[in-house]
Amino acid sequence: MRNAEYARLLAQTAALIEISGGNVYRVRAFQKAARTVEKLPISLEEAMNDGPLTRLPGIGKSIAADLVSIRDSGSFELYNELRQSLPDGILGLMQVQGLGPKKVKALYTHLEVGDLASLEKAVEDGTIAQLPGFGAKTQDNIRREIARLRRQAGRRPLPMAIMVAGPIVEALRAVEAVERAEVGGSVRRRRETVKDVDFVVASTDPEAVMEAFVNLDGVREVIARGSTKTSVILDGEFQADLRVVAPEAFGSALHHFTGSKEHHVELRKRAKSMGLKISEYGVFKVDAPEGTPPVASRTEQDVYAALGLAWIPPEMRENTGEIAAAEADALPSLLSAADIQGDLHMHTTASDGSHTIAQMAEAARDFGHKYIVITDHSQASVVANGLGPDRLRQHMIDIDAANEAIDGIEIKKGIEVDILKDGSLDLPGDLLDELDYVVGSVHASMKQDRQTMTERLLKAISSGHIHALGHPTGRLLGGRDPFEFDFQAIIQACLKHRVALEINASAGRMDLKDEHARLAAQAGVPLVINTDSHTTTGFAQIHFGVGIARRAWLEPHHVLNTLPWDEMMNWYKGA
DNA sequence: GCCGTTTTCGGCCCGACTGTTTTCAGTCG
Repeated sequence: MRNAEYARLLAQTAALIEISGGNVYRVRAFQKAARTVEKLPISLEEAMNDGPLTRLPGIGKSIAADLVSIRDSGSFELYNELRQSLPDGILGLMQVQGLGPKKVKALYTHLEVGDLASLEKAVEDGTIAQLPGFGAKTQDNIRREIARLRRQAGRRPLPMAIMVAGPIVEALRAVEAVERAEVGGSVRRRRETVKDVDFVVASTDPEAVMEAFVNLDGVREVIARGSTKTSVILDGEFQADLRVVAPEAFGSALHHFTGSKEHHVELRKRAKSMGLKISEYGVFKVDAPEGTPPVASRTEQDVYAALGLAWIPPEMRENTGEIAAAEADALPSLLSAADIQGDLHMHTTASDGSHTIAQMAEAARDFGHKYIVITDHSQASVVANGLGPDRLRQHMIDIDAANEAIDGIEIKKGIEVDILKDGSLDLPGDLLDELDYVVGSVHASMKQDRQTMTERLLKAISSGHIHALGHPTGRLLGGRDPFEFDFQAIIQACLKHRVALEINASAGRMDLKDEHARLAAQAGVPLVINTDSHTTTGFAQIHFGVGIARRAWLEPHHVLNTLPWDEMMNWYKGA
């Protein structure tokens, strides 16, 4: 069973306990355990074999036993009891914005509303407005939210959110009353999926900012409007929250609205032990009289310094050890996009790209790259017009010619060779060895079982003919699930055979995930960050890959293509 | 339910907004 399945059961248990009115801290415990399991980079079942699960944060004796029970029977006692006492569809009600556990419970006990369909019927009948604690407005809001849920639900890929957020933050900066405006939230942390977009603004005239905000292009509907906080729905169904604070509180506000929740919970515990408390308005002494100015608030650096910590980059704020690292002054010097010297994975009109070798090379050079590798598809990718040996030979000549003709960038010969069903490569080894750089990728038969897929990848990695494993898990963001394999075994093989793992930065993939990249780097396997560009505009997507790398705590030395070409090749030679 | 160089018991982050209330509960992030 996948980790996501275990996590789902724990998270559902949390929601069911909440609805049945159980202890809120018990709820939180299940939520935290669910997060831990979800973020675990290796399979939970492997972790069980390696030792007691209680070593994982937020998992104690009781939940560890529940997880074993899930493995053995697919479920556990508490979960079964809760499911029997409540209708199946009740968890769906919690998806409706504005409905929490208390309201869901009331709907169920008084109106026998147990799923979205019956909720909708109750709304149309007008019976909801009669319930104590409910009214006409609540009923209207529920009707609107059901409709919105139907149109669009859940988290969506980061690149979509960035496209929506960028123009809005620019528009805010152009507003007269705005001194500073930044995007916060999970967009700033570069989480791979995003539910809503947060904007933080410094201004001495909040009312003017709110007025400008609700009238911006792209703002479709106002959900809530106050003097410091306004929530709207943007085109594309993203919810956006705007917070406006005084300029002297901008740092603490930006920090607050960047999150993550888990990072803040840890920081606040720490603050408490120091006699301090943290809010969006600053870090305050607990025993100071009302109205005393904060100890820190102007910048994020000030906020962290007040807690005895170095400034922590947003991408690391997930409570995965960054606070201890900041305390010990042992934070990594994270990679940035400027460190990337070349792109090792891209396509041209020879296979399924839109531009020629020369066009891609010039665009890459203008983007700032020192070298690129042209890696078109191999013959097995028929729909992508993949290259067989004869066409590849001609392609090699064309690449050399382009390299001669174009100044300011080195153009290297490569291929993205298919790793076939049985783990063999789609082109002869001696031909591959004539190339400068070979990316090996899985493009078909992705539904193989874990064991078969693992053996398939191991065979390719140990072939001696590939330099990097391309888009290692095959997932498409919001589309195709990653395929399953033994990641630890792959790491060990990459280490042994000197194969790098790719962080594929293209907006639709973002593959590897940050947890995996971090694990690989810790084991000593180098990463490469590539865009897999199919057009001249693709190179800018490197930023998405760099975001993943930063979330994985990677420094420049973890990433091969931060090196000049010759130095990079030295690693492959074992030098 | 989890956790612990102040603790194995007693804590567990903090504040804004809405809607339904006549001072606050519920929800959200």
